[in-house]
Amino acid sequence: MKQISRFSHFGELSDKDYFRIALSVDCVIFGFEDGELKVLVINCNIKEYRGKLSLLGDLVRPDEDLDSASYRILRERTGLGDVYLEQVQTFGAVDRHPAGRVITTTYFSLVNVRDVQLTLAENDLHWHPVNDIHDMAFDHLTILHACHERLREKVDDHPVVFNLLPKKFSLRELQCVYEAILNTRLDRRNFRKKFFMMDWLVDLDELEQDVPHRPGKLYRFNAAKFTRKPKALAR
Amino acid sequence: MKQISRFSHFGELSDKDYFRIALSVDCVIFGFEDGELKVLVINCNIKEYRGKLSLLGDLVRPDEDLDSASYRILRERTGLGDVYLEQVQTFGAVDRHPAGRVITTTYFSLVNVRDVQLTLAENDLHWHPVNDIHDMAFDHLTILHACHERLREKVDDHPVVFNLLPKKFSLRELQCVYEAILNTRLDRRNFRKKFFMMDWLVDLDELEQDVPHRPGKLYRFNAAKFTRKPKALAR
DNA sequence: TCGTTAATGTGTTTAAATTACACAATTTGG
DNA sequence: CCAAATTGTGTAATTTAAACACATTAACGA
Repeated sequence: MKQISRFSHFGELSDKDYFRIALSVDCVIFGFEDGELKVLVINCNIKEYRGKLSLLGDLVRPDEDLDSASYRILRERTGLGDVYLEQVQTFGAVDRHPAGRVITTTYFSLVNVRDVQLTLAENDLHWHPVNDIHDMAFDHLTILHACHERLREKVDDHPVVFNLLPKKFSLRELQCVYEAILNTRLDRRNFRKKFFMMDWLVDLDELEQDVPHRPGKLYRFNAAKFTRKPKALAR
Repeated sequence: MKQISRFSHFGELSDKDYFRIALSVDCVIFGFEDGELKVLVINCNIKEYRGKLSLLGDLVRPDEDLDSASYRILRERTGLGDVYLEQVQTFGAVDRHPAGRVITTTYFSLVNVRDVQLTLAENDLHWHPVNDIHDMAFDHLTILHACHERLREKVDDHPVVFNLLPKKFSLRELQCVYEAILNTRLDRRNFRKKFFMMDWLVDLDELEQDVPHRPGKLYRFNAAKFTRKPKALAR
């Protein structure tokens, strides 16, 4: 490691005092299942919060970029490599971790639940409906809310929800995702109009299977067409 | 300090390896002067970047919240206590600081230039036009751009620009601030209409002084009236 | 096989928001 | 008293968003 003694000019504390802070990354991994927005959580096993739900996180390694650390967590927990990930906020209250000073940078991620292989039940790793969570370990509920809010803002003018769906999806499924994220109902005709106008969807000329009603057409997202800037997608 | 040995369960590295990361805070302190958006900078004096412009930052102290650290920097550098401050993003590339591993959380701040007492010329502390900056020390240019972009988004639906102005201001001054931040021209009549509609401004029944033309009325911002959510203020 | 059920697919009308735009009035300064 | 510069003001045109209904399709069960 490079010499670090040069930090002393920052203040009157000695170098080693500044290296008593640990840095972690916490990931809010969103999925969509059974018409609900869900988040991947485990049961906390540190004594102060035993049994409470906890986000997936880890300390950042000394030779690891912040983004790399969150990709690593995603990969370790879901087996997925190519995921949507966005940094949200860093939480640095002195007392936020009972074991010492840990500052955490939070990310949210959007994955397709059906692509995820949960590493079997380790600490009861599972998908939990976001709207059913009213308590978590540490400040993780605050983090979850911050990430959910950021997601809400994001989907309004960026085509990111496709990351929550399989490659082929119907317009109903797409609309359900928006409704789950925003916790609101949308007008079907206006919704369709908006997406066709954006020209992001490729008609696959296939129909849904195994639905107990008239099947809808299937589409895929064409990322190459993300050129025009949408206004108010999510309304 | 509380025991920290419990961190070991996070991975195979020993505890002390995780405490080789330092955490800093960097503040992008925006001001408005001579019709331009400016930022408070100093000349960097570490050898790798000597002479380049640098943002104001410091290492976070072990017993200090992140937000507290940025308020401290603001207070130390500008003498101001009650400022607008917003966290933007955390930059954690392994090699971003030549002296070792330093992860930095960035904030932007909005202050009234005329309220600031610059601690006389320490390291050439000065206000610099944002649009004239094309090179900075470290990754500070990236940070500046990220904060400027966040400010642009913010002003579109939040009444924060008042923090850049004196208590009493004319509508022209207010519009100039928006134009400086967004680097665009706005229609005067539509701009006025929008702000009167919002009902945020209190007519002080006073006129500008010492302008070489017809003086405009002076207003102040009434924070109590920030109830209705604006749509597209900045257009 | 036929009715019931549940969802798909499709346009138009209305309201709201945004944009474009011009001229008289006021003050300063020469 | 004239020129220069800027304030103050309203309406029409355009664009965007919101509200809304009915015929069609496939599955299911009687």
